[in-house]
Amino acid sequence: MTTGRLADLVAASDALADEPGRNEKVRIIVEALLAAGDRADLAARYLAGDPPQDRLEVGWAAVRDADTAPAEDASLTLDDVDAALEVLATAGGPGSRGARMTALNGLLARATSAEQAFLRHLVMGEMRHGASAGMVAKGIAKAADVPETVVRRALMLSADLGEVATLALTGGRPALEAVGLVVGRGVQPMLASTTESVTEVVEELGTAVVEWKLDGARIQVHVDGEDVVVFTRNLNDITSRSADVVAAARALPMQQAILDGEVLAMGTDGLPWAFQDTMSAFSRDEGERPALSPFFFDLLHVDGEDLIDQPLSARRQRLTALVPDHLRIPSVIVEDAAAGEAVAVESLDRGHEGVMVKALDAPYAAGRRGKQWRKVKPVKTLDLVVLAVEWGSGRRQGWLSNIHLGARIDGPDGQPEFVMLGKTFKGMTDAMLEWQTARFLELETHRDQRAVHVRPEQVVEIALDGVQTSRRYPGGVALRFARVIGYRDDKSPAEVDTLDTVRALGGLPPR
DNA sequence: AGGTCCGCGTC
DNA sequence: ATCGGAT
DNA sequence: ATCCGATGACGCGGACCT
Repeated sequence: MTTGRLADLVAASDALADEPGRNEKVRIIVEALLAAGDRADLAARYLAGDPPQDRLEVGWAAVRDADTAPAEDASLTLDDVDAALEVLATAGGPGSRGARMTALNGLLARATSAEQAFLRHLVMGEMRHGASAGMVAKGIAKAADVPETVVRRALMLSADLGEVATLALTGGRPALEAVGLVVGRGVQPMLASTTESVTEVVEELGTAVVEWKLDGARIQVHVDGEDVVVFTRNLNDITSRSADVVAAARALPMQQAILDGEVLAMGTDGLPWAFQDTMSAFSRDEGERPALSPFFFDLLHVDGEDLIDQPLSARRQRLTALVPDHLRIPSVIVEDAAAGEAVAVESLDRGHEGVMVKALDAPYAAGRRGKQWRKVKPVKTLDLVVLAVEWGSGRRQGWLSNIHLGARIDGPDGQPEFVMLGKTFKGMTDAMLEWQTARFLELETHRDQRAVHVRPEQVVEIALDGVQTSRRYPGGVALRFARVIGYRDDKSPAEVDTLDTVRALGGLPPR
């Protein structure tokens, strides 16, 4: 077996970028995997923009500052790249920034200019060649001549694209089918799609589980006797920062389990902390860290028995039998919309984010964002004014894209002034991008490196999930998940929402 | 000792 | 995280 | 139905700068 050459993978990446068709992209990936020799695992992970090293600690600034003349000839192998990334990942302590720059420059010096471009994307973790883990999974299936469903299943359970690539190409279908649920190894968590109303989903499903949606961090907890491992949604191992969760899990009355849940900080008043405060506690090292409370809502395995293929109704029963009420997220089986809406009202009254609505008969579809689970959160709207706009990149190149949003403060002379609350690029169709590019160039006052600044005249209606306190923005608040609903040509800037209105949305006093 | 920038990870 | 576009 | 890319806000720890 030979080790793959970087140049071949780079050629595949360039071909992917040029090729819009998904079938053809998969074909390119198949060739790249087969050309990678015994490092198909690296080829798969690199194409997906996800090298195996934990944290490279190299980002946009390091890539910007790296400046090395390219090599004339291609010589790098995938193993060479892997070794260099290992150096990046293991550098630490004083002087590590310099060591990392040296290693990065050293790698780039051995790369041709095409390879340099590829490596810059790779270390940033974003290939942007129009194919990622999903396409690579299809490619693995095709390269190994195995049904895609078999690859998907192995991928859900092992969550390691490189391992699955190797298994598929060396062991074929039997090797993939041998991948099972293992207590202690992360499983891709099941995801939810978004819906506007509980009623709509309950009417569609007939019978549904409606469950409070808590605003914390997703956790997957693996229990094996005294051994407990805690993973986040992205399967990062946070066991060492999860003493509270570990303690709660150890006290459960079984030997082995895989639990799905959410962790957050709860106040003594029974209300959940603001998300950013939960995250502060969650991210802090041991010491004066506030307590975090786990709440579970699903059970994937218990004492040797896999439950992921069983319907939610069965998993829910097993969970209820195992986990005491105070460690479970409240949920109700409803048969009609009104009962579902009542659960949502109660959840919001208790300070939570909204509800999840789930199909009772659905198995645990690891890694999928299906219609079996929907999240429902209330949407707020504001009328704001555009203060500046940033040029887009990628498919938005040439368009003014990311808009800076302002709320109104009435100045001492009665003239409105505006304070920035955040930015958004979401919710814009291509037609809107086209329109706003022309519109904001008309309103331009000046520009800097980042943005085109405009006269504050264009009103925009914004949807958001809520507000959060901000140290960055001058009004002391920022918008959470802001997206454009549409431009309001019927409103003048003097009519946009005031800073105090926005602050009140977050329960903050006027200022 | 304190402040800033960066990278990363949560949503 | 959310959203729109493309396949 | 899926997949992808464009980019949002926050907070933390660590390296580096003053």
